[in-house]
Amino acid sequence: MPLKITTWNINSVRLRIDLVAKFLKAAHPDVLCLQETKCPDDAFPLKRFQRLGYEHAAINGQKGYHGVAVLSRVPFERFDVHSFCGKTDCRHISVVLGERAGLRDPLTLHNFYVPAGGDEPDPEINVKFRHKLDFLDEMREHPSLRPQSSQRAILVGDLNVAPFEHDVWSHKQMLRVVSHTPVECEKFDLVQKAGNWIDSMRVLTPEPEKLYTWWSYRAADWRAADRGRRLDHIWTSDALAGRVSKIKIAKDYRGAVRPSDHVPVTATVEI
DNA sequence: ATGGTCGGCAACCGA
Repeated sequence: MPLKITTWNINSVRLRIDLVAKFLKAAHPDVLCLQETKCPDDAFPLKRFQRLGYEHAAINGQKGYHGVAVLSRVPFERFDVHSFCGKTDCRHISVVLGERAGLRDPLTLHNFYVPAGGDEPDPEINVKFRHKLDFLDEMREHPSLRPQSSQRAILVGDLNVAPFEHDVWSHKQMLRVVSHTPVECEKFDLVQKAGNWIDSMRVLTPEPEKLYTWWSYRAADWRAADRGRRLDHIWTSDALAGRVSKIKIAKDYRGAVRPSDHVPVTATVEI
């Protein structure tokens, strides 16, 4: 059966709840993973999602910053949150889809919001970049992010790294810009290798085709300049190799009224 | 070479 999973950095779920509703009615994913909800759990618009058919929710939010959530049409067995770098930042939540979702073999879904890392690409003088690099090191070491060869798992989110040459508008001009520096791309690659994760977006659309999921708010005309980056990712464990039949990057949502700077990315997974 | 824009939340921080 096909399972549609969307990841979207929404940059305030409360401000953009109508845009989210529009997307859900149009795209009908089974599971929606949000990042940067910027919403404490007791203020999360759960009822709105329930009315839209997303009755199952796992949320990990805080006031003002960060925050992740999973909204689902199908029930899950449980959810978990991990903290990283000894901080209370809400940057991860995972759910397990199993028998209650009609699956004989369980499937773990991780939703991440990796630190952006600030502006200065030097960990010695920029503690935010140090934090980003440490966060990636901890992801690499984390046992639950190293699925066994038989384990079905999907990792999505705003990973805030555009790892390949054609994940950015200009590789040369981005080499010293946080999100595309060699040191973070190397650590990103090690996270992926440690868990035998498959980059499903690049399986279906190999380099050198450009792929972007984010366009800066600061561009005068984001569409004309098209200086995008691929910051959002959908990885599958080796047990799901070849099972992603489609990836849709909903670029139109960048042109919405009061858009997020990220657009929804949806994978169709045959499970 | 520089500054450009958002959102939260009430002065700036984070992105």
